[in-house]
Amino acid sequence: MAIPAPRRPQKRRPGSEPARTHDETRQKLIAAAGEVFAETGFQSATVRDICARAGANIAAVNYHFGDKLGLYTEFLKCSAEENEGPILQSAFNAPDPEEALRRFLHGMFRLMCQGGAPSIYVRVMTHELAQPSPALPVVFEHVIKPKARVLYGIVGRIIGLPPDHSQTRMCVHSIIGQVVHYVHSRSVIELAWPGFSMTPKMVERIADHVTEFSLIALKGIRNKPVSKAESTRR
Amino acid sequence: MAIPAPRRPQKRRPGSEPARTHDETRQKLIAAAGEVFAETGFQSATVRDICARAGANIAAVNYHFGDKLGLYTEFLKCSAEENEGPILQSAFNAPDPEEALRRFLHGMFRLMCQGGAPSIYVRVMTHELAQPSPALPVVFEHVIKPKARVLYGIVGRIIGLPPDHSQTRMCVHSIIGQVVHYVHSRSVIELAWPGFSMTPKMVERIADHVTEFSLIALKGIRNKPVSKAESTRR
DNA sequence: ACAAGGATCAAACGCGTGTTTTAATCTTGC
DNA sequence: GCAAGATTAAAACACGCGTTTGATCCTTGT
Repeated sequence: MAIPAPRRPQKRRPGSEPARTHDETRQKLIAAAGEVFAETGFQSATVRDICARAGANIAAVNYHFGDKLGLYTEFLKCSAEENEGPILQSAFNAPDPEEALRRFLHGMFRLMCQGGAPSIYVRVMTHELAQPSPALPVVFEHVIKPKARVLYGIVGRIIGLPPDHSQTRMCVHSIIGQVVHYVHSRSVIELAWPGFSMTPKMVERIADHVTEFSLIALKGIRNKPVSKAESTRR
Repeated sequence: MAIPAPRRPQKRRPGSEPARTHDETRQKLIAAAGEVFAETGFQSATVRDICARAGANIAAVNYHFGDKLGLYTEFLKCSAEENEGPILQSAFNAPDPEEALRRFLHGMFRLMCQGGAPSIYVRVMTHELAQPSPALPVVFEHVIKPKARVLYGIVGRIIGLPPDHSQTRMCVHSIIGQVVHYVHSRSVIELAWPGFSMTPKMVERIADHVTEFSLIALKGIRNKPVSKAESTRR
């Protein structure tokens, strides 16, 4: 049994106004959940910790969200909407694919490291990728899929191949890998790179570097003959 | 208290032959531990699960290794030695830095995906990077540091900058990021790339791609003027 | 052959977890 | 004002975890 007897809170009667005070704890719970999930991931996060930070009772999570997983998916849906939209939009409005890639990468890095530390949203995603929870399908549908689709299109246009060509896909993952690496292995990078710290200025430099590094490689690949007999594969 | 009262097993008297049967469970425990740690990481792995797979009693872990963390670090030290050496060696013997990078990357990918699935050793490392355990310093010293040092040297020679230059470091992490991504986010890649699977042939193709992608970028960066006033930075 | 002690085993301890229960409190429509 | 119902609160439940205990095997040196 995944979610045993999720006793949902009863709906308010239509027409009645929501009680500000009570709805407040719901929001506080989601916010606190974000912090805790970002620190330890879904599995290791504890309901007690979340409730303590939210200043709520232990039973509040089960009352408002059914169970721990319900709170987790609720947080994912809420934060995905407000974080994903702008990046894809600015890339979509770019005049050419090179500029689109530039905007996409800068948007990603800015999202990941706004204010010096990786944002809560990104850290939660990192944990989800490293150790998928039962909510992985939700994450994939709402955040991975749209990003992948956009990147496949941009990179395909730069190297002159269709979006679903295997070479396009490998190039996309070469780019994504660079982005993910900086937030995923941040603690190790700091160990291996004395003096490194994710200041806003450094974030911009890294974004510039990844953009340049990737664009050089993509343009080089465009002008090279496709290796072996891969042009027929997908 | 990190390790409360680690009651070490007493040494055999010198001159006595080791009992094959008894030392066998030690090895079985380490092997089973590798499997479990690879699947769920240090924190989520359970001693009961490990002992069950090893066909040993629950108390065996504490008797032979003091505690769960002792078993973990023992596995790390054992598997690091046999996995790290060959890659660095073959890169070291290469005639030029381009060939060194090629050998390094192919060695890494072959290590990561030998036999279709990521190796146990690599999967444990992935979890350790995503969610560091108290054994992180051991990992860093024995596996990260030597690899980073070698890569800094190779890349620095390719782009014509010192190993500790910030641009060298960023290029190294652009390369490492690509490698790590394929094992770290493997489940998501499979979702976003219909028909993808880590066959040995595909591993070779990916290794070829990452090598080509990176070499093009590195050579391009070498021939470009260093951006802005970064040449003085480290 | 036999005591000594290393290695194994079943059982339990103490603790932390997610969840449930039961009662008290607060808000709200009439 | 006052019951009705939504919301909180405190306590306990059932379970799984790492670890410990004490008895019991089994190997081994004498």
